[in-house]
Amino acid sequence: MSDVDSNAPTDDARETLERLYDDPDEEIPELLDHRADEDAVESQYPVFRALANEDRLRLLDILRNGERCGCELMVLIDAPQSTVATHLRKLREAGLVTSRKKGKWNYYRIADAAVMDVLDLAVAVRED
Amino acid sequence: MSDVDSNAPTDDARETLERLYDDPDEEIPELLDHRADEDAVESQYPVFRALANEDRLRLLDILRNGERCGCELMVLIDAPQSTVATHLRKLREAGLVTSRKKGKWNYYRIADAAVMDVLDLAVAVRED
DNA sequence: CACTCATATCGGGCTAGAACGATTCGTATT
DNA sequence: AATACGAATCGTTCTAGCCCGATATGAGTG
Repeated sequence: MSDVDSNAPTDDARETLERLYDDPDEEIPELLDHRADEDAVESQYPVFRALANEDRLRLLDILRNGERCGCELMVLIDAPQSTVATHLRKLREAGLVTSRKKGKWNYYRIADAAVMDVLDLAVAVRED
Repeated sequence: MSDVDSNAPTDDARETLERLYDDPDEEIPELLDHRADEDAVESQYPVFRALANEDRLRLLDILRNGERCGCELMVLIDAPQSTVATHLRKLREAGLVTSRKKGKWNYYRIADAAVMDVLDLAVAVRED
């Protein structure tokens, strides 16, 4: 299968577009130039996947006030140690938090101010 | 069970905090004042849950260029009609897109500029 | 160097979400 | 009113993610 074929709409979808457009032969190729930017999707997806969990949102909200160690976070969100550790790993892998080891304690903090901006904007979206 | 009891750390968690803090009797109640803001979590969660899907991120990226009808989106992300319709419903329920009916076509657009800001900031987070 | 303890990882049972064909719904169009 | 058609919903199958007890790891301490 060539690139051109793999980009072409299926036959029935094409018929629908031909009914929609005045000049299908010009407008369909023009439409196909406006597909999603895969690079953007690829960088957004891991972030939003990490944010799509209530406990992890709680952890980030707590860390806005400054760094906390794992045992404090465990108490603050009232979850078992293994659960908290897994959430923190996912947040770290997504680049949302960083950690710092001090003795046997591990302190977590928000990685970047952009993280707080994302959280605030999500609230703003709901306030339309 | 009283509110005070339900807020208290379990015994073993409390012992951990007592080893961590110099003055546990003062610092543990202080810690408990810094739990997550449930209202914030409740408004963020539906947004991020809707954003945690590659096809829905593609749809939003496409809609940045302006409104599109369902049949165009179906072609642009190369997915069956029922799949696209379900994604669009979830985006609408999360307040990320709005729709406008014209004849038998349904046109979708991004609900608010804040949505685009969220998408851009997610990219920024990854660029640390 | 054995022991403790905070944290990380593993294992597997469970549930929510994705995918998509089939059907239904609402609006032209004739 | 019968038909066509774009879109929404339903029903089922499949996958990915969550949860958490059990175990491993690794740094401090006696």
